[in-house]
Amino acid sequence: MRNGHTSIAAKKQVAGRSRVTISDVADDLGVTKSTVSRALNGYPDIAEATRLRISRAAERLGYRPLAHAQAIRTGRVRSLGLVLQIDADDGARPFLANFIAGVTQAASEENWTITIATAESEKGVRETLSRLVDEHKADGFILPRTLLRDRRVETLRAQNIPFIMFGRTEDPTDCAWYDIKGEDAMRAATARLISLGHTRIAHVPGGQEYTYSKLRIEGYRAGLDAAGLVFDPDLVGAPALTGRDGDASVRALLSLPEPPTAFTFAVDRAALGAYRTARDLGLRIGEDISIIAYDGLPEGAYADPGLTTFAVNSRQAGERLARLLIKRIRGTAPEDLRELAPATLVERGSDRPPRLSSADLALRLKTNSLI
Amino acid sequence: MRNGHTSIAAKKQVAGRSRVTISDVADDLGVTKSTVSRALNGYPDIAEATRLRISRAAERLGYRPLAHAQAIRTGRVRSLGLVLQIDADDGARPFLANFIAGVTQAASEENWTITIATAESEKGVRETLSRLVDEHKADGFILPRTLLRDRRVETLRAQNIPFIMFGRTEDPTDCAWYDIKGEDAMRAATARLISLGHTRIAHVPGGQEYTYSKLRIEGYRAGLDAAGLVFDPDLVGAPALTGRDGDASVRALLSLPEPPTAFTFAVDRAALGAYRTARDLGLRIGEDISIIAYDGLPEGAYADPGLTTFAVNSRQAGERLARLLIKRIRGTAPEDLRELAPATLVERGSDRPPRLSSADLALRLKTNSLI
DNA sequence: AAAATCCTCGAAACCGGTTTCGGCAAGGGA
DNA sequence: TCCCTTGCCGAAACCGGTTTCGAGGATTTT
Repeated sequence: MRNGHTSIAAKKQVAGRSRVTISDVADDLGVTKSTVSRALNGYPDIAEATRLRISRAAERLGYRPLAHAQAIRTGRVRSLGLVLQIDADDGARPFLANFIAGVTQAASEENWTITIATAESEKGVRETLSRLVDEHKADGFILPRTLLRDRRVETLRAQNIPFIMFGRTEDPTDCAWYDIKGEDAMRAATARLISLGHTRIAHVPGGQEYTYSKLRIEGYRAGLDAAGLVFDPDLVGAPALTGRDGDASVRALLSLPEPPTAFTFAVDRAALGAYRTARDLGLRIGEDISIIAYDGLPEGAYADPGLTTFAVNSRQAGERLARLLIKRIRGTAPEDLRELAPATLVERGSDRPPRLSSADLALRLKTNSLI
Repeated sequence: MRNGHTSIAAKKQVAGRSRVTISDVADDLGVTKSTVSRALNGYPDIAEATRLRISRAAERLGYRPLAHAQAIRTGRVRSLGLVLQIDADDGARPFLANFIAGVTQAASEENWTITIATAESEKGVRETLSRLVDEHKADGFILPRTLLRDRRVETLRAQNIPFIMFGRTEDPTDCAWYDIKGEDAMRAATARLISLGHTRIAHVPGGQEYTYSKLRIEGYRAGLDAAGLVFDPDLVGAPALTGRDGDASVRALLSLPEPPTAFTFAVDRAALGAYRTARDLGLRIGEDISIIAYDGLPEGAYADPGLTTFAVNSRQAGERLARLLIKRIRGTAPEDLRELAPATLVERGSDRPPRLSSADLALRLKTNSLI
């Protein structure tokens, strides 16, 4: 009997024709599909014996519920949304692969998937986000690169759509987040340079609109404070996210009357720009000037000398973000979904004790420029 | 009258309560939802005037059909699948962001989305692929990094699931693809080194199981043939995908009795390993030995001297792949969906005329090793 | 022993769409 | 004028699930 029924389902599958549906499972056992559905979804009004028979049959027949068929009734598509902003100069994101790997790993353990979209501008991101929301392509969203005042957050919050931020924001109301303690990293970087003997230490911040940028400046400042050094606003350079801007920012800082002998950078890419500055000005990194940055880009290992930096574990970040978001979607309050993780120091060769004092460095620069 | 109806729909929306459905549109106009559906989907049995009224009303009410609700009847979820293999040593894929940007751009122009998953092994990729197929999370798949004999292809082909390869494969039956002409690039690289005056030119291939690897070796060989140089199997090094392996492969080649003065690499990462070799052996790249690679990684620009390489436009690749796959899903025959694009040379400093002959280089290496 | 309660499951409605089928009215041909 | 098309749309079934409701039998309570 059971075999007779089974062969029908089997035939369906072999024919490549339509899939095994919930009705096939129901027919195979002689129950109704409503019973199968409730059994598989853990409703309490199904006898344990029945539940067992059903789940075994489902397994045997290879039944897989169709997420989008479930979604039409439940409103859940079991998918996490991720909208990336990819500008021309920022296309290279080496961590992205790891980040995505983390997200998808966590997601697929719960049998969720992730829906990705991209846009080129901030406005484009919001529009894309709206489209995904309208078409309900995802049950919730991961928001990377959060701004101090983030309009994505405002939109989603207003529509009551679950989301989690990778980063923090100014107004944390109803926000869940995961973030790396960039402020701690910058404090540690500054402390480290001080312990190496530097006293004129600059900071090249990231984009002002980003929350992390503000936090990292605060960390830098905290590092100075802890050592009793006074914070000099002149030593906070122009914001830089790219090599080109980093180069410019460093040049400006070096042309101060009392130039810094060490630099902290909010982002690696800006720090890599300093290598060009150094080459052009005849300085040697790790000797004439020291630098410590943040991100952990692989490029940093290829620079000469290698870039000392605080690396973030993007894979772990993706994983945690996915898990937190799923919890959020399932109803946990956002206040209970906030996590911070540390960045880890990768020591390479770009930070060493100063060979020149600030004054000597200034002199040296003047001399070099005359050649 | 119309306003009366409209306000009901509007109220639904304002309340944040359920969305605007096809029935709302139908009610607003006093027609049935079947008419609305057919009007919006271009069925021929709807009067032009009616179609216009309906599409205007849909627009006005902000109606967006739910892709997953449509899917349950049509079997199309309007999503492209992408399963990435992310191994530990290969996590850094700088092109990934651009690639994804290309895919999503093309996809969203047609109002499709992309569903991404990752796995860590070849087997894991196939399992993940199966899961996505079983749950019908995507209507078709993009297969990156194709192998000469690719089991993903065999599976999908057998189940008659639309797919497109990024790369080619041994048995092209029923396969659509987009690929970069790596063979042409390697031929050009070899020809370029020959025209600079090199005569002992090595090639460090990629993973043997990959199709591109075989093609690039062929290109290298074609470059030699074109100049009348004989192909020496000893000058094809050990396969290398990472810096470490590239380093080892180059060392072995340099220890030949007649070492090569120039190297072509199937992949940039292996070529970057040669910088370490050179440093260790006291050689100067671009002077004592020349190298040309392939991929266009941004790291290459930070190496000293910069790595000359053939760059692939990953964004364009993603875009084309998405468009071709959508066509495939809509029914175009795979034979009509095959495209090749060229890689473009990025000239930096790693390839120059030889300063030493092969014999002199051998001598020099022996001397250096004695120090 | 009768009544109330509990456990378990079937029946049917429902989710938001698509698609088939048939009917009605207008138009064309004989 | 009558019949046959044709054009256009409504009615209803359908897709693959979930969820509500209620009925029947078994158990427990009184």
